[in-house]
Amino acid sequence: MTDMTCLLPPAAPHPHPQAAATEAWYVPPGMGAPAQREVRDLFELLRIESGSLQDELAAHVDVRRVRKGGALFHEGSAVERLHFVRTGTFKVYHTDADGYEQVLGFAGRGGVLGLDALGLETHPTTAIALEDSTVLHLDTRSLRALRQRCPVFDAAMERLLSQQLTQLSDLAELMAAVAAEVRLARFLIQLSARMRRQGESGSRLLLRMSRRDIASYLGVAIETVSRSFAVLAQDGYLRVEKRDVEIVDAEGLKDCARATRSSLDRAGRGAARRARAVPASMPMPGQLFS
Amino acid sequence: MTDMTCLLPPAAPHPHPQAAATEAWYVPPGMGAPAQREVRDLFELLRIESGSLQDELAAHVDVRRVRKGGALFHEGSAVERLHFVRTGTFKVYHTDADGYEQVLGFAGRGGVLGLDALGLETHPTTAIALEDSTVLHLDTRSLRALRQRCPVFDAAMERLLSQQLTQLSDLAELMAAVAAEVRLARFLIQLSARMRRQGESGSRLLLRMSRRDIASYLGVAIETVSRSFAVLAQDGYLRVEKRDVEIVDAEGLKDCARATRSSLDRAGRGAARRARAVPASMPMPGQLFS
DNA sequence: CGATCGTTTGACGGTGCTCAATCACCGTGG
DNA sequence: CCACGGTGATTGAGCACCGTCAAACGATCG
Repeated sequence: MTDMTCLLPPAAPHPHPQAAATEAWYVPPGMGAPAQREVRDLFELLRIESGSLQDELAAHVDVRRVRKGGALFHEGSAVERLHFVRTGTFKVYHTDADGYEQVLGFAGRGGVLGLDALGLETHPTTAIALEDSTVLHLDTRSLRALRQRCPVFDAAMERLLSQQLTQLSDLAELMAAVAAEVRLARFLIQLSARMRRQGESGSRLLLRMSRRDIASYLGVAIETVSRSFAVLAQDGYLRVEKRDVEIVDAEGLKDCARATRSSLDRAGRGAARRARAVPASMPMPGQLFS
Repeated sequence: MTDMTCLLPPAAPHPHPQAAATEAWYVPPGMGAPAQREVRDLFELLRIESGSLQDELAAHVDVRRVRKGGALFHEGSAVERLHFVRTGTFKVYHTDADGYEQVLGFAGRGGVLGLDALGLETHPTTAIALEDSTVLHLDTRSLRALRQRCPVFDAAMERLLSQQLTQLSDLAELMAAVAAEVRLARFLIQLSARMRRQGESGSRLLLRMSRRDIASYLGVAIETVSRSFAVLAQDGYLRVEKRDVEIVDAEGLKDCARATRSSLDRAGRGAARRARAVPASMPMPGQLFS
């Protein structure tokens, strides 16, 4: 119930564009100790300047590929490793008593999966690949050993931990918004911010998750997500075409995201926000004033 | 934005029942190295069997008292220590751009405050005492040193971390519920569960937080909280008198908490749930049919 | 080309937010 | 002892928003 790190990997080339089937994991043949390249990647993900522990890590880190629809781990399964997303995207969700699937976050390149299970024996969440992905993993014993031995690695883990915490509270903040469009706006801003953190522009979002996943994440109905996209597009904040979203007016979107229960009444900003193109039939729905 | 550990301290005797003023912190005179008692307390909180590092900890841990309404730390302030709640209750909240106060959790005895800030330089949240409280704190350098030197302490920290993560996802799960009564039911169950974890019965809840705080935590309007309490009481699940809440029918409450978007329509459980003791006067307000 | 899935759009009804008034409970000061 | 605000909690009335049901559309895959 925790992992939600990055987001859509910018526009990473799919390793297996032809494979769309949704079977379980797929471990490529002849995979064991990772190449130099992967380890260097990990350093970049952890924002550690490639230092002395290069070989140290290489001995412990393993690479795994997961096909679209495959699981990294299931809720209830034993905790054995920590996963770092190298390419691809995952959704993390929790299934509650009556089978409802609550999405708790999305993880893209640089994201960590399994942190929430560290103190536990079994995973409290399930992680599913939204596209063909590759992860680096580290078994928990090695993790402990590395943290013990290498302070800079330990510090990186600490950063990751507080990132996780921050992102979960982002979710709380998101759910706190009353209006559905506001929730969606905040979601898109989160995504954009994480893309920029990964060095991308952040204005062009290629959503890897379905509307259903977004709806679960936002805590609204799937149709409401669709309608909210339409509204934000009509307002001129976005250009939406299925899962290809472009943020046209980032400032406006931020204004929209700022709207809260109390701000709706306080100022007339809500009215300004609502200034959208109307079907030319209604008796002026209020976009003139303000 | 993270801390939300325990909850209401069972019914702990107030250290300063006469002091109701809400000024800032209050450091009692002549407080420095804590007494044996406090350190033993900390061990209990961390669920570490009192071992060899007793003296070790005593050298680093400090005690502080906070008056009702006082702050342990403010959003934006520098991160210097980790706080363990020994007595009392805190609310942790994040203030967003337009000043709206989003409560992210409550911490009671055994709770940890400041974990979310570990990897950061400044606190992302504010922690306010809901009653006169005492905390044990540990500066971050000592924390690191202790973790490095003492594996059992490190393991305890890991447990705490994943607890934090779990509790934040509890919040997400809570917000995911559509119906306000369901949110409230889940909230009360969380509270009850944490009380039982502290060795209390869990059926009698003395809420330390205001309706406003609950409303913010649940992401609903304050009036809705009030109405939801009334509904749950009418249903025979609770006995409510202001902040004194007794869970009468724990099983029924759990049933209510299980209700989700999809379960309302799927089965007729919703109808069963709604079978409440009605005042024998009303013509049956629409909840008879599912 | 038909089937399934994901997405969009429309219509309708209910839940909860807003605005208000009222009440209970304080601590204060007359 | 009792008015006096102040705060917190409750309750009522009205209305907008969103969840549900339904249908149509497009895309992908067999």
